[in-house]
Amino acid sequence: MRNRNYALADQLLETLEEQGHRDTEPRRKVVAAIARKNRHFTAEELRGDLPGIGRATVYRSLKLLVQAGALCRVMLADGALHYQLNDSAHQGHHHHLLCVHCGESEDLQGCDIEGQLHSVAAARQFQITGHWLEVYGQCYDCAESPVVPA
Amino acid sequence: MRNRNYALADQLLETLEEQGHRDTEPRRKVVAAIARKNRHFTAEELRGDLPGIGRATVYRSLKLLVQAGALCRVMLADGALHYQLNDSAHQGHHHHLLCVHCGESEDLQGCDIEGQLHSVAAARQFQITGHWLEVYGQCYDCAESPVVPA
DNA sequence: CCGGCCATTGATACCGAGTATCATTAACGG
DNA sequence: CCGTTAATGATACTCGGTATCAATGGCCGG
Repeated sequence: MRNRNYALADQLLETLEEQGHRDTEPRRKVVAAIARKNRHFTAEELRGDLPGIGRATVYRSLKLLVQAGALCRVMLADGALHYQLNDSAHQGHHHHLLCVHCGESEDLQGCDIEGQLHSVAAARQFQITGHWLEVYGQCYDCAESPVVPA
Repeated sequence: MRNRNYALADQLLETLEEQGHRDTEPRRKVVAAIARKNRHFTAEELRGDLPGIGRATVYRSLKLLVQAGALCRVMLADGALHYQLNDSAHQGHHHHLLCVHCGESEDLQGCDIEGQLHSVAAARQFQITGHWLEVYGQCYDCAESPVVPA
């Protein structure tokens, strides 16, 4: 775990260096904090984990990592924007199945939405260049054992 | 045109009254300004059209109209949230084809995304309750006559 | 190993899109 | 016409993010 996180942090840092960004102390701390997250998180949550680091630095790092494809932005059902690590298998374009109960998200590939959109759009001579999709619902675990209110 | 806008404004007001909301002067001005828009707009743009009206009132009216289904929220490719009048034919759930050049948006129904999502999700025992989709691209007009940079 | 260039930092202020509060006002039903 | 109650608008606050800019410190070339 520790090791995996260290490795992940190093990998993130390396990704940034490949894009021509410097290896700085604050940046190391930011990626280390991100590597420790096992769920999507908000910018402010992350900032809470990094008391010594300036607000702007945290936001700048997030932006760089999103641009580099290492993080993706996830829109929750309530409109809150979260960030989530892309595991290396899902770096490309993909969507999320977001559980509105436990907050877990599963990656969704193998979904032919693009093809379908293109055919619908072709009929209107509209050229699709991109799209944004989030899917909300209940994951298996939450459907099986719903949270009993106190 | 004038007439259509007046009629539209009245219709919006009526929708609000049906929901049990009062017919007030500020509210009339807000819906009139919305009826004058022929494109999606931001809350602040709308507020710019309504100098005498309080900020909170504008936002409250927007919220009520979204709840009533008369307006929908549209997420642009750059992440900006806009509001758009639902014409009466498209009150229900639908998506948008957004032109990133001219900003026009076409409504998109007749698209079987739900069905497809359900089958993909069923394989993972995930119960879908909702989704959010925006499609970005170039409309016919913009593809035909691209804006020539100076 | 050192010096300098320039990316980066962090403090601060600002912005956009809302929401909370609350005293005042005005709609509308009886 | 009057009382109830919804609505208003001023103000302050939140949250997520960007602009500015002087100070710092990585890193590259000599």
